[in-house]
Amino acid sequence: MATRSAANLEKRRAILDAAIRVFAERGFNHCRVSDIADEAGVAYGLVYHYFKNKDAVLDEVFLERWGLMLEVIEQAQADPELTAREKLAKVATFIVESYGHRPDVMQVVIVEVTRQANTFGRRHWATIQRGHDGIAQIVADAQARGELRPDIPPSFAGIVFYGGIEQILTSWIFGLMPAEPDDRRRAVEHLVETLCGGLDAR
Amino acid sequence: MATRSAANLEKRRAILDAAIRVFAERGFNHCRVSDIADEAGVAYGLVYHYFKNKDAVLDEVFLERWGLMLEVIEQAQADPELTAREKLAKVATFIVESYGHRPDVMQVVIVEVTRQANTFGRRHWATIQRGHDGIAQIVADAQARGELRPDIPPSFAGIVFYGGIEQILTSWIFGLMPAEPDDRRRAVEHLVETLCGGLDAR
DNA sequence: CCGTCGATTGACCGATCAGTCAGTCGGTCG
DNA sequence: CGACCGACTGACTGATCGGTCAATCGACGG
Repeated sequence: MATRSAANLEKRRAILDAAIRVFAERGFNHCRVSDIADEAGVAYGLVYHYFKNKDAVLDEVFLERWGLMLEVIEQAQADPELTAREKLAKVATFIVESYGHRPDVMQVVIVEVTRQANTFGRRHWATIQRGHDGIAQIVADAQARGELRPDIPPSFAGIVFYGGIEQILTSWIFGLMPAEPDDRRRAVEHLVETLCGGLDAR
Repeated sequence: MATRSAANLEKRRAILDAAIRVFAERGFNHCRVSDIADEAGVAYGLVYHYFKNKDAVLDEVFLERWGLMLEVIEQAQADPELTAREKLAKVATFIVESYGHRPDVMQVVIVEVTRQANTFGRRHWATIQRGHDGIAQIVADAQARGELRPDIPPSFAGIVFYGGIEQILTSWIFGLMPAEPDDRRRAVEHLVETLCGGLDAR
């Protein structure tokens, strides 16, 4: 029975991983459930044995990854040892390294879910919002400590920070910028430096 | 004949405007061509008289708006009278006011085209890129003049700037932030101030 | 008036695809 | 060994929807 359920989980995982690859390559709307089954080397019907429907597969891909991001954001936010810059760098690094490790997952999360104001985006509205709130809280805390200037609304700063990261990932997804390890490290540095230090010459 | 062709253009426009409303409300992938025809008060087949296919309708909605944006960006970039802050504010104001005036158009442009790394996004890759390049050029010029610090790559700064705007619009589209005229003006101010001045306390 | 031609109509066709389901297989337990 | 049960299969169905096209309308010129 333990073997059975372990084998089950492996099959489920195989289907999920196949779905990520297929969604990333052809887009959720332009792939067929049979593509997922073929990619996983599994019969068509088995997808429906493990998942309610096609939407549920995408939901799970998204929630799995976004959940990890939320943990990192909320953990960084609560850490009293870190400066705002360090907290923001930590969050940005996690997202950017998620891309380095699994670009397909991040592409699906961003392109197929986060950015769809209709359909999927709307369904996960609250979960996405939690991430933005966490980042805004990092800014708000730092403002209260006098570390960051108080005249920019934290929610606004959070939106720009997150928007910046998303656009960086999008450039990588499009293949418009290189995304080698060094590029990724520099992207985090530049993002934090731009937002905190500002572009103005000294 | 003049009347005829004017009437033609009006019908075409009516279909295009109907399509914008329908795309914004239900999303390109989840609406039917018959929805567009119904919304325009026109027979199904007439859509195909004026447009090659469903994709072509979306293409035109996108290109029409993005073309205006490109003009503003490239004009601002070339204006020797303006500071970098003024140029960025000009671009941001145009985009933000485009949203104020026609939120549905901007929603379609961003959600249905710009953010689709697959399918549509790929087709308009070069056009989208021209916008990013223009913004990057504004930064590069200012760096050459010593107005902005030289150690952040211009293309990178442009990406963060554009990503910030897009995320602001997305928040408005989701209804997560108010988008009244005052909010819009402040959004531009805060964005430029954040990017140029930086968040660090003085 | 009538012929021409583009605008307009909407029924229809064909392709696609999500989801179903009747059945097979193979391991486990009594 | 046989009954049971859940994993697994994939052909099939029903619905959706993009795109076609033959027919009609109506303005205009001759």
